[in-house]
Amino acid sequence: MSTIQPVRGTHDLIGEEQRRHAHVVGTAREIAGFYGFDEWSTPIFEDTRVFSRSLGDTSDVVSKEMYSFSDRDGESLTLRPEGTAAVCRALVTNALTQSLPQKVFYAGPMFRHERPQKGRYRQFHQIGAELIGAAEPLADAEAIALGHAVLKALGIADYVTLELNTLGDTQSRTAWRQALVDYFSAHKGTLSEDSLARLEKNPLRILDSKDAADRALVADAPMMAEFLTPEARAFWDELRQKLDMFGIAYTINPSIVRGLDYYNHTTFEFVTNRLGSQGTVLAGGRYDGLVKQMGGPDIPAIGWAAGVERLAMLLEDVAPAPRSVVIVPVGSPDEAAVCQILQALRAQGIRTEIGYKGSLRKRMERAGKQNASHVLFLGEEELVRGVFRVKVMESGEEREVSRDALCSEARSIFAS
RNA sequence: GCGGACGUAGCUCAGCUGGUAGAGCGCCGGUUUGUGGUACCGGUGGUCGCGGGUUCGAGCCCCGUCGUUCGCCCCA
Repeated sequence: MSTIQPVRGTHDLIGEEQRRHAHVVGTAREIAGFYGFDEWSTPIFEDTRVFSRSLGDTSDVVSKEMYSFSDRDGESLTLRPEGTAAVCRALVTNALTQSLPQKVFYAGPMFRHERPQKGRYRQFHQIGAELIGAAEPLADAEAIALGHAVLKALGIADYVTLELNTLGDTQSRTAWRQALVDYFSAHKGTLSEDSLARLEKNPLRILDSKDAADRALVADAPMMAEFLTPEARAFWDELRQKLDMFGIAYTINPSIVRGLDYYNHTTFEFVTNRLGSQGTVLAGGRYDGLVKQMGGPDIPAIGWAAGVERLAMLLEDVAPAPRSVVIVPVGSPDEAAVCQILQALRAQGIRTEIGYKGSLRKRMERAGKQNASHVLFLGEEELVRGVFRVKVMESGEEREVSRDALCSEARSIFAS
């Protein structure tokens, strides 16, 4: 019988990989707390409309890349492809539109039916932050500062750069978009095939093209800055001031446009060159139109998300596997005494294990293999005297410790 | 969804112009149940990703398929 393989694009997190993930999520959670963000957990599947509405039904993302299925009642459900839409849904459902702003942190699995690549899986994990209900540039700066702080705490801020752009308000954006369409339409002959399609579907994305000829064209394309309304310009200026005040460095990259129409004003990406073509590590923007688009009131918001897999790959120092104190009986010590000491150590917060079988030699071998910090010998003879031998595995050094000491001050005994 | 590369033991790999699988490491056991890492001895290990085809004969050649990987598309 053949073994069953994991579903394409899914993988198991075990050992060091699990520790890397846990470290990313734990760190982000802690830093988000410093910024006053509370964690929300929303379901990993939703009514399909939560996502189709936020993304727009025409987007081929919806038809091609979502994990959608009918449940037994014929209702269309979707494994969440991202966090923002679900958070907006939860905001409305829980009537939190009445108590703004809401500062939300989330972490968990997401699902997209894509061709897997490095750091890009079908079930993957994201952390994210949403600051909902604040229209001021200070909010954008705070959200970005949080993202930066997370990367810094993970020790990867040094080789990640913040790229920043503005899409302006609706009016600015509409005018710019039209100018881009006009410009690129006049150069249809030199546009790549992909970009010709983008010209119809999403002209802004031509700015992101990797095609050499496209990039040459893009260099002379109309710039957003020329189309900013006075209000949008003021917002953009203030955002950069605030980032300066927060001490966060950035470079302006006019080609960061994000994919979807509900974005406005701020867009940003933290980018690294260490992950091949999948260089974006944490990205977000302002999405003032989204909550309304999902059937809620007109509420401004800004947020970002980051892929845990990619962050985990970038970590340089990984937490070592935890080490145990291993109890090794010698001879045939009283079993009740053995169990009692096991529990006494665990009750004091010491990671304590006991092997289940084997000769003394075998048990020592296993203790070594599992990288035990100490071995606690429970010798038949010593037990009678109320005494145990503790061996420090690294040095091999041994000493005698009384049962009373073990039961009351185990932490200091095993501190070294 | 599209294109390139790759799939031999748990891992890293070898396997000649086609003649029906090998090493190292690991794993398990042993060197008297009072001491691990070293050493020695022994053992477990593979439908060569899967299915078809060519052939007297396929790990090797051909086709398909699944998976991995690099890139494209997309990126919420």
